[in-house]
Amino acid sequence: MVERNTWQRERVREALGDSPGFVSAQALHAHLREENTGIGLATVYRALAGLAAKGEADSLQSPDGENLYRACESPGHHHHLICRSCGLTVEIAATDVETWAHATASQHGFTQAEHVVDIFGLCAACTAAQANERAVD
Amino acid sequence: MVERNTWQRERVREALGDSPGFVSAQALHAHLREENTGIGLATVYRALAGLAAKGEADSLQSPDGENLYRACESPGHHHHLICRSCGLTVEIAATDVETWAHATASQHGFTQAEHVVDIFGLCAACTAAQANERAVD
DNA sequence: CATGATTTTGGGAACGATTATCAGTAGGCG
DNA sequence: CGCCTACTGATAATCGTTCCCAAAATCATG
Repeated sequence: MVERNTWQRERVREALGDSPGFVSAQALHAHLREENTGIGLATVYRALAGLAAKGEADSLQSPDGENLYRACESPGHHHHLICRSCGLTVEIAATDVETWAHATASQHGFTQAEHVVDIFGLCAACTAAQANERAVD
Repeated sequence: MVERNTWQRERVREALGDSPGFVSAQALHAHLREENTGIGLATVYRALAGLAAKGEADSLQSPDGENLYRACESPGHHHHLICRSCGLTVEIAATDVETWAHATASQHGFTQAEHVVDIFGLCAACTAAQANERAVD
């Protein structure tokens, strides 16, 4: 049961690294298909799940229920600031929040706390873009 | 286009209020079916979406992709501490986190920030239960 | 390099949650 | 009471994700 190296997994890792922000498994699959690879959707899902499990990728749920993945730059635990419009992602350290989360959890007798702390917003560029749209209306 | 009052919506609101923690739309539907009501699944979804839109209910995504709903007790914005095992939910005010979230967002030029801050863990009871299971293994 | 044991792959079927459709039903107002 | 129209509910459709399994590919070994 040794893990084998396949070009498919490499490509997924690669494609993930090329993306500036979070990408959906579907989008990644579509992208890899365009290249030339006849990579299968199931394989992409498996690869992503694997990467996420090994901590080489971050995953989160978008507000509309998709799983998004991103190559994890900072090792260890961190959070994200994500642009709702263009997907731009900023990794943010949140030591205070960590502390707060654990403290709050244990105050209420909770153990094994995992917290979900992500901020969705509009990045500067998209804010400007939206302002223009509004002006046109 | 005036909103009408139907017993279905009442029942949904009621059932939601009876639940101690977050419930999935499916679970709520199943529950209402057991009562006697021939209420439809679509109706439950619609009612929940409506309640959530009017701020009478909170909604969040469980880690496995379901939408969970809960009657909103504290008015205004707040966060949750949710037991992964039994669904027990504690509403927590998180003023500091609010401030932090907005500050962080604007530091990076983001606007219209919405943050997702929820803590999933095991409540005291479930922690104990799990400890027992472990002992049995 | 050939062989074999085993893991991976990939296409499509299966699945579960949610949304759309649409004819029929039933609030609410005159 | 009766009409107008929003609402309901059964079912189909959608969408993301996982499962299944025969075929292909990987890697260690001879």
